[in-house]
Amino acid sequence: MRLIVARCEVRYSGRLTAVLPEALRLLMIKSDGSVMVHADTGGFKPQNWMTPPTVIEEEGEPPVRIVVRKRAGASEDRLDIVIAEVVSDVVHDMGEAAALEKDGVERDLQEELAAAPHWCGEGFRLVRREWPTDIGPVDLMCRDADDAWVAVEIKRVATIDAVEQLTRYLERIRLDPAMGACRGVLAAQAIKPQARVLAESRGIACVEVELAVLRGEREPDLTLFAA
Amino acid sequence: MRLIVARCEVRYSGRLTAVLPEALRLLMIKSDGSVMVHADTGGFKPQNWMTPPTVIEEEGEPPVRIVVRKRAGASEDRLDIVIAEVVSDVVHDMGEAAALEKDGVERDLQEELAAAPHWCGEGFRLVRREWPTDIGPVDLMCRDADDAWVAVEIKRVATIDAVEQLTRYLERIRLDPAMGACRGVLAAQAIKPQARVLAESRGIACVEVELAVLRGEREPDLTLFAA
DNA sequence: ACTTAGATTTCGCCG
DNA sequence: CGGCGAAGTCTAAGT
Repeated sequence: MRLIVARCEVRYSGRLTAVLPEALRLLMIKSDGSVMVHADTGGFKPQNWMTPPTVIEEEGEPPVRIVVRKRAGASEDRLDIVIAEVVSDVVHDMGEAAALEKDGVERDLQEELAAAPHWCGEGFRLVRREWPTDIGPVDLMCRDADDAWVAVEIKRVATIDAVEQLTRYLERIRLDPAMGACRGVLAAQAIKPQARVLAESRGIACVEVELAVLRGEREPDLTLFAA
Repeated sequence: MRLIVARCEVRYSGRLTAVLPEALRLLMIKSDGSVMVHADTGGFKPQNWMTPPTVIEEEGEPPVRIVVRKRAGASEDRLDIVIAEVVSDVVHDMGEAAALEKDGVERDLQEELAAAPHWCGEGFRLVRREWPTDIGPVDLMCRDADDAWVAVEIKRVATIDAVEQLTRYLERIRLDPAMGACRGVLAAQAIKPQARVLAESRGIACVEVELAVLRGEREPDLTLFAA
């Protein structure tokens, strides 16, 4: 990884055009070809960047200009860095860093709900995870206490888009006469108010679940008030 | 901006939990409180991070542990960095860097189409930008050559979601008896094939536009074949 | 190669 | 401060 602190001006052209006036910034060049231009503020996001694969050209010693190119379909993405002053320019060999291990993403929520579908509705039994339709798989297909079909869509945060998605699935599923009465349930750690309104207006039930509760790490909030 | 190159292990807990095993990485600490953990690969995205506002605690000299905290609603986001070896630790004062000036985003497309709505359909005249409905504003509301209402949704890249969004708007708009026959037009720099199919199956017209053409920087491709 | 859906999405605007 | 829509979204997975 190469870290250059320099006074520079940056121009991007590609999907849009953008200009950064001359200022002191960090240029981060990773060994995979990524190039990022960071200011000292602005949080997480670089002011400008290019994702791999890239071709990097450099002029001067110390560098006075760095051009990063990328083939993107018919046109070209191009990052043009003009350097007025180099304050620091160092290279660190970092080797391979192990990947991030995450826990708590949607997939984990789906696993827990598949193992205990009663959290989605009383008496629910799992028929199949990733039930296929011709426009994509439904997260869970269950039968309820009356043996009726229920399609469950799982999100970490459910927005109006999740309701649209489940609605599309239900349209397809109900084309099968045997499943013409299939219900829908939206299960999520958090459900946005407008998503809830739209869902209920379409007869789709909403259930908020907590991963920690599903895992039995603690009792439902209900117990906080039980004493 | 502080740049630390160090062998370290990182644990995040908050919206989810995540672990990074010990390896050589770059720790970037911005003066606005942002903290990012970058590996030498993986492109644009840090392996782990925390956005401002944060509280940063540090132990040891050189540092052996850095804890970054954030209040996020009821619970706490926490980034725990345990440092085994510091290879480099430097601070650069970068002052204020000017913001990025972008051109070519959806907003720009909307401005051009508002100024020349005939690109959306023959004889179109603009009635209002950001026409309000109870579920959000429609990009453009126009009248066509026959004085009929037309709602225009503008995207840079139109996917199936754009069709759903315009469909929701049309549902609401048509509740008004005076606009019961309001048509829909999807205008975008690029329209995905599946979005086009869904749109046309719902009677929504599709128009692909080019920003450069709208600005008159060059003639439509048509002229390429006119000679 | 293209499309779809997730993300600790982040970011910005507007109420 | 919360909700919603855009993003050069990026990225991984499936087809």
